[in-house]
Amino acid sequence: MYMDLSLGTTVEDTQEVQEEEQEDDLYQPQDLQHGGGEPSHVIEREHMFHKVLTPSDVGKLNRLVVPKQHAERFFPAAGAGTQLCFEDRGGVPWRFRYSYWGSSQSYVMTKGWSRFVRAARLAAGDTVSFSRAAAAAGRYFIDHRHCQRRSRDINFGDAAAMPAWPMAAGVQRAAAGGATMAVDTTPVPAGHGIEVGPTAGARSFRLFGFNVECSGDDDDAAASASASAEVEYVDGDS
Amino acid sequence: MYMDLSLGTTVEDTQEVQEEEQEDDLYQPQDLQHGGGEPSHVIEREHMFHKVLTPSDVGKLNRLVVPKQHAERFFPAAGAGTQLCFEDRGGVPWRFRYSYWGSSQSYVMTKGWSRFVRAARLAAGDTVSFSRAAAAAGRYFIDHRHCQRRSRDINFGDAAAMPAWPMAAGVQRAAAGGATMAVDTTPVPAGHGIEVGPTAGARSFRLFGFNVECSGDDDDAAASASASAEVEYVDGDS
DNA sequence: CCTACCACCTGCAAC
DNA sequence: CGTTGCAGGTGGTAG
Repeated sequence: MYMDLSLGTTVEDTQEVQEEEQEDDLYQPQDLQHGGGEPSHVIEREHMFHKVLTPSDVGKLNRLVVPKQHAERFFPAAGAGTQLCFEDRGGVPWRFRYSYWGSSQSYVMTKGWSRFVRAARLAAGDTVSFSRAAAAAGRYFIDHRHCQRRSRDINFGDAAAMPAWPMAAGVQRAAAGGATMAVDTTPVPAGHGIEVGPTAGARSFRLFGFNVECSGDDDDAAASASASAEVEYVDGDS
Repeated sequence: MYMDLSLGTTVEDTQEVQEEEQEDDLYQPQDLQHGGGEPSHVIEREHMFHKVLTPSDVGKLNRLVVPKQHAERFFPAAGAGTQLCFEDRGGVPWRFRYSYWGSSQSYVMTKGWSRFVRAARLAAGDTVSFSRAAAAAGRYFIDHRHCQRRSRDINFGDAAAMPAWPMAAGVQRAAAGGATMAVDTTPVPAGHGIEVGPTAGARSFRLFGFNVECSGDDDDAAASASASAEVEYVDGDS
């Protein structure tokens, strides 16, 4: 079972509520830690912000626009082609080039972003959330959630298992102010198969007209125990 | 003589402030003389070339393709994102980024062009002509003429008042050869109304389903003394 | 070839 | 209502 995590909110600093209804559902790693000294599943995290992805964020532009308010608040040291590293729920590090586009006066994640989009099979309407370690400045995490209605997906098993993104309607009042919370990341059963990192080379390929994506970083991994891969039909549309 | 308020330049100037290509801009917004020392309508000009605009030239591509032979003859110093300034018939300066697109092997005016298209309400089939001061190298002028048949336009008076294009058929011979000629720029009568510059901000607005465009830079200004605006119905098509 | 990436550009809606 | 954030583009370049 999963539990919530209050990804909460959004913009405002009104941190009056946090949902502490989370039980400590400790996420079992089956997996190795790539990034820091601690297993990523037990790190106390502070939610920074999240964003519902636009078509452009997941499209051919290969970039994520980071809302300026959040960018300037949480990544103040940017501006000159910084590289930021985010650990996903499996502890896999993802490095994104983070920069400022002066012409449009906006902050973006560019290099590396499209790989994450593909590996996590993100689509418009999905949500990514960014958090950071409460104890270690500069240690960042990224998580994502697929939106409920996705067309033309063939998923093995995860449709039933896919939880609702914990930040639905009522949660919006909560959080952004820096509440510390433990984040559970939809535990992946041990021994589910091979866990591959983002740097393991091409982890997606075509097979009989299907795109086969080896994923070690998202909730579907739990469901793809037989092959540690997820198969999604691609018909040329986005 | 008429007064050119040229309210403008605030928007464009601020947009370009952060660009490194910004050179010192001697041009004073509230001034009468934008480019040089003489009123633009009495400058001796040498016609360079003209072009009948294609749908792409006035569409969302926001660029004007400059025919290569004219580009290489008259703007030989281009290629590296030059900025060229053209004064229109009202003396208003228009700055276009001029560059070479290697992918299509063509010369184009990009940045700034779409603003001119909108302000002059150019459509496919209309003609723009480029000329330069006979005495001062590097001082350029732009003029335009609407074609006869324009659909779905409601113009107040300018259909009858539209003068013949000074460089019609027969002039084309002289043009290519570099003949010098004096071009009258249909001086705007004093007190005709407000003359606005290209950068005066939003000079078009919607009123009762019509797009109303205040124009101070084209022939309609002379004819629209009653309102110094032109109304054109927009039905969602382009 | 193609794809990603980089640094620009613009219209428009929302504030 | 003028400013601006940003969604959605572009050409150029590297590989």
